[in-house]
Amino acid sequence: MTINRTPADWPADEKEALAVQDALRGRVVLDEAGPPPGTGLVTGVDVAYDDDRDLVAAAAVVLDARTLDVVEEATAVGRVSFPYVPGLLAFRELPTVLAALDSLTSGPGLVVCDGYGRAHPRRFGLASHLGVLTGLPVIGVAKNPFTFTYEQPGERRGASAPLLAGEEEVGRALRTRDGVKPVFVSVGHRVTLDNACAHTLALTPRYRLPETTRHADSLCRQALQEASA
DNA sequence: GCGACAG
DNA sequence: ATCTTGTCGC
Repeated sequence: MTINRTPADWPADEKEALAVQDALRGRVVLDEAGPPPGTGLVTGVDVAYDDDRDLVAAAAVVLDARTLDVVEEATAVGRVSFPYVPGLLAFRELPTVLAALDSLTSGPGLVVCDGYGRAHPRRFGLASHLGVLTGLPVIGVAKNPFTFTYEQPGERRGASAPLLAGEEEVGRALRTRDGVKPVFVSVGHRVTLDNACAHTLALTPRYRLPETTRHADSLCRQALQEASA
């Protein structure tokens, strides 16, 4: 585990945060397919908060993409560096996530985060931002459609429908379990949308949410508990 | 202007 | 995100 501090150059308010997104948005790479599903490593990242104690805990859990066995875990604890503002989630989550990723000994491979990448008001969500800062292939798998619209995909696992910002497909509503609410997949960095969906299906043999997310979620909550006590 | 709004 | 246990069902 590591203790992190908010970077000195981190934006202090919403206006600065918007300027950062504007400056970095052009660095997103969208024309690489990304690693093939089921091979190499896949890393899930997630964050938990204790706003009262001003604490944030992040976890990074590395899985073998073929077996979905846990290969390595890392956590980091820090101070909350930004309020929750829809569209600016990255500034709240990334400092601690980056600290957790830094303390991994293995390369993360593909990174899966909670939330969005291209499906974002300025096409630069959490997953895009993490990708640009690390250079790693990143995808976003969210539990809610945010402000976007979609038609219900077919009832069977694997069915999908475009996630739309007006006419533009910014992601996909993907059914990972028969008859269960879809998840919302979008591209972060260096992965195509088709491949991001294939990865998401490879990571959901049993539950609605990816194994990466499930592991990271429980680990960051645990780290937060231990940090409070 | 008001409401909605990833985590 | 977070407040929060057991319980019904496949």
